[in-house]
Amino acid sequence: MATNRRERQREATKTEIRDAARAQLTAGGPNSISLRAIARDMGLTAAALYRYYDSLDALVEDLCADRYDALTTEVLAARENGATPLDQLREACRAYRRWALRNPHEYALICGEPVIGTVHDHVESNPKGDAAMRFTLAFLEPFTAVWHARTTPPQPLVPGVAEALSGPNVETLRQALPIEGVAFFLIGWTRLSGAITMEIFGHLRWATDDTEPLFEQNLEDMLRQLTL
Amino acid sequence: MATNRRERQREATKTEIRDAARAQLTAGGPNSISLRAIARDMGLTAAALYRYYDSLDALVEDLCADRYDALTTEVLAARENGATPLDQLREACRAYRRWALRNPHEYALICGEPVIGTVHDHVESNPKGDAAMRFTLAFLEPFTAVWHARTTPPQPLVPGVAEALSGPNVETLRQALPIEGVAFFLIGWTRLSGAITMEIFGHLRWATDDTEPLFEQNLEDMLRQLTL
DNA sequence: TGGCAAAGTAAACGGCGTTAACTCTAATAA
DNA sequence: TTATTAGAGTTAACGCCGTTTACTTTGCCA
Repeated sequence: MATNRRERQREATKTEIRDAARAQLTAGGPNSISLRAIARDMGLTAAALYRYYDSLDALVEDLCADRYDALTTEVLAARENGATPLDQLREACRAYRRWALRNPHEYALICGEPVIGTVHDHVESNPKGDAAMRFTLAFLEPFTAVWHARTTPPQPLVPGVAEALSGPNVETLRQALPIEGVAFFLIGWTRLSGAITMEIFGHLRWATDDTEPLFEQNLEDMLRQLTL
Repeated sequence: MATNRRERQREATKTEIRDAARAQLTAGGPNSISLRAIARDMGLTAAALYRYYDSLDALVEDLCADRYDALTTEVLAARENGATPLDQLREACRAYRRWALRNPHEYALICGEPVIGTVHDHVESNPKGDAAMRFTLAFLEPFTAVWHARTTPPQPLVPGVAEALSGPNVETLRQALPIEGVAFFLIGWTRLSGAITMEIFGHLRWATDDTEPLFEQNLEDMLRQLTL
């Protein structure tokens, strides 16, 4: 390749920028990431960074997808620690929480406020959304195995759920699970993410300092309900 | 009172500041609240606002507590729409979600990233934390009634939960509920808040646009598990 | 070897939170 | 009633910030 060396250089610089941004994120949270500070750390001008990213927002979004993937990698690795699918699922959930506790600011970046009506035309590439989906799917395989080992039929669905879960992106789930399983999976994912988010964001600190037993209780309740 | 008139003026100005801040919050989210813009809207100088708030952060924190209380008021009102305690609890949960959907940016302010090790010495007054606790307790009364109507004994707790739930602030809960009830209440609250937060922050949009049925399913599952 | 695209710089614009020194005004104390 | 004084507000500045424009340097390729 002719341009290969050039492009490798470019990619290396981009990585250096992301690393500098990550250092600021770890130190002071998402809002304290600053282009000028990154440039200062790297020994160049703020304007130079615009050769690599269109804006601060674009850089932050890239960083967000990057961190999402780091989390996904760790969750996938934790699955190996379980002998049965149920254990794999439990270990994946615990790894998720541990990562969030270890990297609270990165978790805040991942989980915090898009909020807006950013309808995001699904045509354009959406690296953050893709990373979010990859992460969610890291739980799907063991969940599916546990689900199919259920002994009793699931509770009937509330009217409207089946119709709501018919979008193009749930196809991956529908291939692996019946509609009741898809609903359970999404609700469970909401429950897991919600529990961790509440904990990281400090919304449980008024009640207790030692939040781990409560998480374990929550997790076991969830898994018991899943296995019936 | 001699100083009464002065102080009423002062309080009125503070309210006007909060209202201006709230308008910016509604329009562009927590990060777009700006002292200079508030001053511009009110027809005075940014420096003048420092007569009323020590910093932008202090203003935002006050606004946050204020919005928390607005949410609490609405949840308390919704309880009246239920005949039985179970219905009251359901209506309270639905009102919580409706408020969040109607005021997503205000919800982001309430629920978003404190995250940091802001250990918050519990001596100093903490209006936001107090408001958060008042909100949580808005669900306690109907929950307690439903809990006491249970027919079967609760699942045994994971080891360590009882010890973790012994802080000073859980006293209010302990007076109304046995330890298993306290755990269930906190986990349920986590589950409810988590579900709403995930929905508002857009973390379910990859799966479906119509998230209401999923929430209803989640809620009914929760209430069924509570009533056994 | 000349040209050309990429990388980087300098300087400016407007916006931000915050501070310090000042004026004015209205309630209070003599 | 008048002098004092505390509070409200202004002006001007400081040092950050993201972003843009016009410029210079650098190193690859034909």
